[in-house]
Amino acid sequence: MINKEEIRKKIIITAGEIFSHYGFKKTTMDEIAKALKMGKSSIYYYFQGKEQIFEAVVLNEANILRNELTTSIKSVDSPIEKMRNYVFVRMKAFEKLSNYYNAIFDKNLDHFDFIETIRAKYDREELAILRLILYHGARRKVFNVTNSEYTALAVQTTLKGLEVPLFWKKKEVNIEHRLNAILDVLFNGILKK
Amino acid sequence: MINKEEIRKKIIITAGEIFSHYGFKKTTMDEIAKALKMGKSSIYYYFQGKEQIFEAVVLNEANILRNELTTSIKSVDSPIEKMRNYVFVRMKAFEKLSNYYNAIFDKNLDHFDFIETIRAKYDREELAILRLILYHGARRKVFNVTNSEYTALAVQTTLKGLEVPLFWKKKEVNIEHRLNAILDVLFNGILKK
DNA sequence: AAATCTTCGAATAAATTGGTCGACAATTCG
DNA sequence: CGAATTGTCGACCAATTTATTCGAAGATTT
Repeated sequence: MINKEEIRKKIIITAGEIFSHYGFKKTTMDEIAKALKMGKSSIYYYFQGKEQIFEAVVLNEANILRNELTTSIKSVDSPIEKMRNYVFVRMKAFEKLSNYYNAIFDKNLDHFDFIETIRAKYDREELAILRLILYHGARRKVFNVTNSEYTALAVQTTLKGLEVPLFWKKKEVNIEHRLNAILDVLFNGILKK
Repeated sequence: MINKEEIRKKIIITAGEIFSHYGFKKTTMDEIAKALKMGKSSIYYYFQGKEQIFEAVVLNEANILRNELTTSIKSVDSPIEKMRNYVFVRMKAFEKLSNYYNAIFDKNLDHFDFIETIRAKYDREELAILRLILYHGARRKVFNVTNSEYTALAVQTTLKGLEVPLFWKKKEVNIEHRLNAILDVLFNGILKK
């Protein structure tokens, strides 16, 4: 029991890289095992199955995003307008990725419906897209989008669901609550706590 | 018989995009068909099989690369040193991608051995890598690598096989011959004419 | 040296996949 | 028109792939 948790972490990282490239379905246990230089069966000592690994990966990624949001928001103690701008960027990224989703699956959803759809279907393929979103969103700074890429309307739509929990609340609501409000909008129903 | 060749082209393009992301093995006919909004069986009206599509894709990509090389080399009618530099960049890209290959398959080949290996094995997985190389090489300008990414030694090695056909020949050898010499080194044995 | 933790090869049941075939729709041609 | 040709596709299949299991055997700890 020297490093069981270490190895679990390693599996999460390695599998995460493969998942993020190939998606859930196209990623095989053989592949993960090979990347880990580990017998395939051994993985089952650390995780119940492929789905559990994937879940751990998504959860891990969500936590990273959560932390980044936390520290980042905390570092902005300036007027609320700044924070609003900050969230703009985040939400724009989400919108971009929902467009990506729409293109792939030939849908036409704004990104809130999009998230809702994923939650409802809970389909593996689409979870893979979610994984992609989280990965790109948290790690690869897809965030940095120029304003010209988005119309004013798109930005409005973007804020539609977010303004309520974030900006309509009283000022004395502390930063943690605001953060949770954002995260609730972003992840509500998708990720287990 | 309005547009049979058109559709073939479309299949090549679409399949190419999928192949370049997922590789040969992970790309399914269903997927290609779906991307084309076409019945899977219909594809077999245009191509004998998956392998033939892949071949057409690689060939198509190679032709693009070939053309780009042709026009690009032709446009440089300046001293030979310039052309040498030009080829540097190309070959560095190849080296980069063979490193990529080494990392994936846990090998340790320079990029000439690497190309030779692919030719020898003619394995589908590895052909997919080749596809990736051609795609990135020709279309996505992976070419633009900074000098710092490569040691002087690497550059030397890079030129190892190329100098002979390209620079040791007499000056009066025309541009077409030089181009073919490069292409022979790059693709010798891999691609059918 | 017993008990527990960890690894893995072999086996398997279920799912996926490339490809086929015949029916049928669309187009061309006489 | 109508028949020949061209093009599309759903249903099906054999072969392969894949996630998962299991028991045996290495390690490590007690």
